[in-house]
Amino acid sequence: MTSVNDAPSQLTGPWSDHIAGLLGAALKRIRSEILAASEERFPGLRVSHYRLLELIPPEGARITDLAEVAVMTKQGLGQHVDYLQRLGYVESDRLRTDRRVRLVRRTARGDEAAAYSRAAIERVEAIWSDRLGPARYEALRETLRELGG
Amino acid sequence: MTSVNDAPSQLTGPWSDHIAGLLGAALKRIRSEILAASEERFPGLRVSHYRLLELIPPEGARITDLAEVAVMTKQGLGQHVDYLQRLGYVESDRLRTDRRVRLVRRTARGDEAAAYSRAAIERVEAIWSDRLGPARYEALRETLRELGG
DNA sequence: CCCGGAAGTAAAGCAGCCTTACTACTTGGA
DNA sequence: TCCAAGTAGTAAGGCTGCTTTACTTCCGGG
Repeated sequence: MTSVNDAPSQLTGPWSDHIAGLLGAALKRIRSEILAASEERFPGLRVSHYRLLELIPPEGARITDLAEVAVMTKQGLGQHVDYLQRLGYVESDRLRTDRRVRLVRRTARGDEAAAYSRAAIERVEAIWSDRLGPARYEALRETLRELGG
Repeated sequence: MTSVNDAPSQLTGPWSDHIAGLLGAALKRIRSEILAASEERFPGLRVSHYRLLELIPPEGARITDLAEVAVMTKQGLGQHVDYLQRLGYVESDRLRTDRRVRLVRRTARGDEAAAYSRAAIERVEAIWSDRLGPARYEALRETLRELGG
């Protein structure tokens, strides 16, 4: 669905002073907030796992669909699912109507984790909104949204 | 100099619709622009290499200092330097005054590559500035700068 | 019943880091 | 002058988070 090889690279540290650096720094702030209490509360989860957990709808989803939404290969996504299942954050069963399909669902623990990461992000948003004022913060979001479209 | 473990995770694909996703999408745009003609013009270079090349001042720099600026370990940075040296984008010599120190400099080819990536980023900035208008684009930059501070 | 395509898995590989454990070299004293 | 302590860098190995290639299993249409 998406181009080959938009993969790796960290882009974490400062990148001179262009926007790349500014955007990266903002992103890093969010990652840090999620990671802060993560290991203690949800052992084994890394940022990518929270992201995946958030992508799983309450009714569950198939690997293939999740892979498309997450913009990665089925194999890569399958690895994450296996890992999360081992740790008890998701569970999965083959569909009775089509036994090729594995329906992946969050467990209760997975729900908690998803809620946790969402809350962490909202915490950062609150801080930013407070610092800039709601109007400017909303303007930032709107601007970024336009750049994406 | 920086906290342990702000390392991995892609954060590349969409992250529901919060800012994390918006910021990530913008960053991805920049990476794509750099990568677009990269393999053809500067074989072997990936985004992280362009970033490193830009960090090297004209007079050269030591591994240790580069590592600090890039917010990574000396070993990690050293690997990049070795790689770039093998491909001819940088060169290095031990200092005569302190032979522990390896001074890393860009070659002419390395200068070209750094200029190329800078131009790619400026191209994206131009597109964005055009789409939003200069005032709003500058507001975006200013806002992001404030969030970082 | 067979064949093509879809869902998923297995194996291996690579980028981009990190940690731990060095070696080589310099510098500041006793 | 010599040595201990500290600094610059290297070596080896590990791990995440992906990828590609090559299957297997299973469904559905003819």
